[in-house]
Amino acid sequence: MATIRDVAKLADVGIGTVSRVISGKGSVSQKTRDKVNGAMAALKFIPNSSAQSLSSKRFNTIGLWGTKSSGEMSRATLTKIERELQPFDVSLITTDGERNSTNHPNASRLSIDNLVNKGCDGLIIWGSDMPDFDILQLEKEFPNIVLLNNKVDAMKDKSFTFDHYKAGYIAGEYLIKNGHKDIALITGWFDTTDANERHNGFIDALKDNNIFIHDNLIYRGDYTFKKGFEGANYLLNQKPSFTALFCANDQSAMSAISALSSTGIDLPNDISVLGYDNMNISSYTTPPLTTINVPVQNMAISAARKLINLCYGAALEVDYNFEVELIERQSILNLN
Amino acid sequence: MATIRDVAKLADVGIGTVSRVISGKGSVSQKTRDKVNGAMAALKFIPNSSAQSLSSKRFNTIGLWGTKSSGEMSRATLTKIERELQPFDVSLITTDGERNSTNHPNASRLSIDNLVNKGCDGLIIWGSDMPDFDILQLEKEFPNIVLLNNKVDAMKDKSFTFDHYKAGYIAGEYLIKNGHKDIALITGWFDTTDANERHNGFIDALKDNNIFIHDNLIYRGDYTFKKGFEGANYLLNQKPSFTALFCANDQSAMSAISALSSTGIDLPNDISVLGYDNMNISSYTTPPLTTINVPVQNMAISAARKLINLCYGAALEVDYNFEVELIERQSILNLN
DNA sequence: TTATATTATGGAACCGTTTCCAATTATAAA
DNA sequence: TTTATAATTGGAAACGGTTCCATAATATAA
Repeated sequence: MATIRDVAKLADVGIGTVSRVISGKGSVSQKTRDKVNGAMAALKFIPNSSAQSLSSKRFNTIGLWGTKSSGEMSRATLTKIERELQPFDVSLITTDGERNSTNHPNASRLSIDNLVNKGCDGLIIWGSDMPDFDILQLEKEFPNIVLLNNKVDAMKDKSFTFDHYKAGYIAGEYLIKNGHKDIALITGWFDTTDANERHNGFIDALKDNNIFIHDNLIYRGDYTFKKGFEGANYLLNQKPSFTALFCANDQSAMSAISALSSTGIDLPNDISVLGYDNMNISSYTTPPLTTINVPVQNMAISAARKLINLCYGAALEVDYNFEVELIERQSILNLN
Repeated sequence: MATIRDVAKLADVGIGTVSRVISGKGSVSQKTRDKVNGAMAALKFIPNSSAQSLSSKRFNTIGLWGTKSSGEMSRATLTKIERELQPFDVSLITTDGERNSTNHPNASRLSIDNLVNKGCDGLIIWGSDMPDFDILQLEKEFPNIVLLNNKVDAMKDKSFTFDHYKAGYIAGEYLIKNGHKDIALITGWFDTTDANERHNGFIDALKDNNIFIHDNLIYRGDYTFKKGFEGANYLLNQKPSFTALFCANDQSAMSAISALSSTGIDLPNDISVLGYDNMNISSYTTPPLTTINVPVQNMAISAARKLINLCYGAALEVDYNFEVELIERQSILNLN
């Protein structure tokens, strides 16, 4: 491997000069620049990234922290983020972070420290699996962080999320607009603010229209296919029957549809199903799923840009307003 | 940030000693070791990873190269790989690599070089988007590479794949066993050996039973939902009708199902659909999809292990035999 | 007790960059 | 031409580890 000194010697210049042409900072005359570039090409010189990081304290790497339960951490979204980083020659390290638990009250912070110590210039924290307090604490020590699909009030300019309450409300309203009064629910976990807000929004929309969900018709799921399937079967056996089912995400909606169909129920004529997420796949269920489109990818892009601004002093445009939208397909029957 | 010299001073030892307790190599008396550990804790010392890499030439990072079209590069599989690396304190850098094209005849090699120069100890090359020649060339310069879902004969011990021909054959056989004679096809791209082998296996299975697919009943897809949907509609309008449809992956199978159902066709009674991949979601289509389970995740695990062995001289157990399996669900009608 | 092998230790040299400062050269202004 | 200013250049020092060698301390054998 050729080093900067080899290049300097061959080009008959000083190492400082070589460094200057590599980085493009500082002034170098065109003649010298050409000589150096020639030498670099001849030697197939590639700067040693560890040495660069060591002396510049810049890693050209950013970390992404999230846990399995930020399950939408889909490949597609990661790719969006990578695309934003690429022009800056920055790469992405992902981790499968851990959440705090009674056994490991510090797990999330530790798994983050691990990532940071590995050497990254900034951090995207995906989801709300890290307590606000820990986030704030972390930010003090390591300010280059950005929150994706989470919000901390004291960090408004670093939070990229949308109005989960409103999203829930829109969902509720839509069912009512379509004349549904007997409504069932397959929820996700309630361990994040987001999940609670979405739930509250939905319930409030019904409440505002004097509709209340019967306790029997609320099934506690966990966003998985499995629970969606089980949930649908469970709800079918409950006392008050229902005409519409709202699922906390598209995955549970899809498997609920599958469960309902397989018992001979005709969708959407017998039961309407409303999803939440708008996964790629959701246009292709039977019937195609009406759902709430959640702007994760756009949020991811802006979060990445903000982080680039923070870490590398760029001035990329960043968006903070992400609108949720109801995508009408064919899984909801209009009862009116 | 505390350095190794700060620790040495506080513990009143030499820097060599500190380095020895960090790495665990070389001998250090218990008493000294305790002193040093105490000092490290007191100073919250964390070794600087760039400095470590610079002087040891070890990066503790491995790269994953794949292009979009290795589309199954799902988050779940990445997580499996990360899990294998974690115990070795190695992290994963992913790239969205580029394939060669007429405009950029060297694109794949360049995007790999980029990754390698970034500093990684080894490389997983996912999919068959890189020409064999380039792979062999690369291996000469950078031997720590491993192929996932691809095979190069001269690199048997570094190739982790399964018998795509056999997989195709099993699929064909299964349809025949169930009495299907009029068969339609939604293919994927034919730009990889794998895809061709799968296709050939399928066709050969039919041929061996004197069944031939009518040209009109072969639709060229691209593995996407979109093409699956369009393909199904296209095939429906073709002359010879068919009782079974084989799709090159589950995504196209799912959207084909959606297209067929929406025209009032009763699945599987009117038409049977066979998928390929066994995605998580495939149990939850309507009807649940019969498909071929492809052992990507196991392959990924073994590939990661092999790479760890190569890079870090470990001796993890590695598997090379990955069996394909037909998962019977309810999307195929037995005509016998 | 002495000779010998073994374990423990300190620290200089090195890894390959960036950064800074002093020195040189070119350019513009007077 | 002289002086002031700006552009260019070389290279020492620093970044924070690992490695290796010489030396010291300790253990073992004779």
